[in-house]
Amino acid sequence: MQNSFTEENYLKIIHNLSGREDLEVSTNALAESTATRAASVTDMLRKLADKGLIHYKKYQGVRLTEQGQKVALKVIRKHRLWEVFLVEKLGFGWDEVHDIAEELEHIPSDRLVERLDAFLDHPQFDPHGDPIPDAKGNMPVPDYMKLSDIAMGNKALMMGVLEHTTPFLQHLDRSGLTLGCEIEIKEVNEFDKSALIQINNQRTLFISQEVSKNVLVQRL
Amino acid sequence: MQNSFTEENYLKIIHNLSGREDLEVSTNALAESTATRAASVTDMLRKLADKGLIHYKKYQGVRLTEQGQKVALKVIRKHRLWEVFLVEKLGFGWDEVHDIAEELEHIPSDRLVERLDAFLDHPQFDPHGDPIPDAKGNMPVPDYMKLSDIAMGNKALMMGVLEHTTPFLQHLDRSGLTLGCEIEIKEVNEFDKSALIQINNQRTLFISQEVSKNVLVQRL
DNA sequence: AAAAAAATTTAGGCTAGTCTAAAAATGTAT
DNA sequence: ATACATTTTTAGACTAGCCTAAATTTTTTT
Ligand SMILES: [Mn+2]
Ligand SMILES: [Mn+2]
Ligand SMILES: [Mn+2]
Ligand SMILES: [Mn+2]
Repeated sequence: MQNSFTEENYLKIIHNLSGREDLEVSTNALAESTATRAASVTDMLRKLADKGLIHYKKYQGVRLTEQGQKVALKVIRKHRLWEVFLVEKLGFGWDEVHDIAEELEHIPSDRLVERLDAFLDHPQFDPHGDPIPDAKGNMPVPDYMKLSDIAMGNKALMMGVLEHTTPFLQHLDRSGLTLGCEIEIKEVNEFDKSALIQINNQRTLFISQEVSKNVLVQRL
Repeated sequence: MQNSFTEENYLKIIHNLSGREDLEVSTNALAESTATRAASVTDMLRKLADKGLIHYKKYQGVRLTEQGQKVALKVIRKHRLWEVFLVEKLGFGWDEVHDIAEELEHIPSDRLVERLDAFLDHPQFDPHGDPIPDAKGNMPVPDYMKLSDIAMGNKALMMGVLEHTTPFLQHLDRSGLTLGCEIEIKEVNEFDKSALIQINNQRTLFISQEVSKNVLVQRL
């Protein structure tokens, strides 16, 4: 049978919290991410377990089943394809599309997703640098580093972000930090890990660790 | 406050059943169109009336208020714009888009609708020939005739359809009846009102009254 | 190993939207 | 005008998804 809007959101969030290592996800973590209370999460976990979408033993945390993984990846695929559509075709900024995609990701037609994918020329990454699962649910797992983990004197390419909130993305825009830009670490301050960086061999800029911890890069 | 998915569907259906003459809509008619029972409709009508979206007095039928009309037209605008997108940009057939648009019409962002409208070059009509309300809620009311009301010997242009179901639209496709085609009534059979027509001065075709009652035309 | 703290589940309850069955209002036909 | 038929509303109940408060289990500290 069909999964509800709410069930899909739970599966997607379990997937995200579970990470590439497929860690167990706690009831409280889910309550926080879904903006509900732990008691409500427990109810939903029982339901998802009954449907065979998660492995769940009381007090033990949850993990997605094969089938739950498939559903989650499909929702993520739709979310990221719609984000590409909104940015590439409708001209939205990367800071404006998350909430809209949060709704569009639940539109159910498979034909729609596949035609949208073709219309967008089968994009590999969404506007935030996140990889887009293919129709079979395969998703490449690029292993980027956090900008905060790059040592002084090194260069790196900006490949993604860990935060998707509007204020953070707008802050990056104002700083001139966009996907693909080249960043050189000129100085790192010991006491607060703030850094002086140079972008595309041009202007230099101070950034806090708050920022550098949420920017994903590939070392050059 | 925000209107729910369900409330929006009720308002849209009331609008459609109410027609250009703004007739009262009965509880039973709504039950049929929403595929629910009359008792459920009564509950919803009380709620919509409380929100000021409909005029409702017990046992008297309903009509939209100014405000309800606005909401309904916005939903219809979104529905029809998404249908244009699906056909023009994604290559769907006109017989495949109704159900998908039925979901997309409830995505709430105003910015999204206006950007979509611009992306599509501000279309005036949807793939079924229905007019698209503008951002202010103005909708032209073209007064087409039913093909069944055109007399023998006359010619007309096909401008729209009254049925939007997949089987009906596919039947039109197979018959070569598409929006914009020229139709000449060659013969009308007295006993069952079936007709012999000629399309674009080329092939001739027999159609039942079932079909001709659901095709909208403009007399030439 | 017992006590305290934290996490989780259970119990009971709420709203939106639906249902069936019964009651009331309206409309129609003698 | 009265009776019958139809339409609509009310009454009471159900599910999904959420809540608070209390009970239980697990984890951490002493
Ligand atoms: Mn979502
Ligand atoms: Mn994204
Ligand atoms: Mn709808
Ligand atoms: Mn249409």
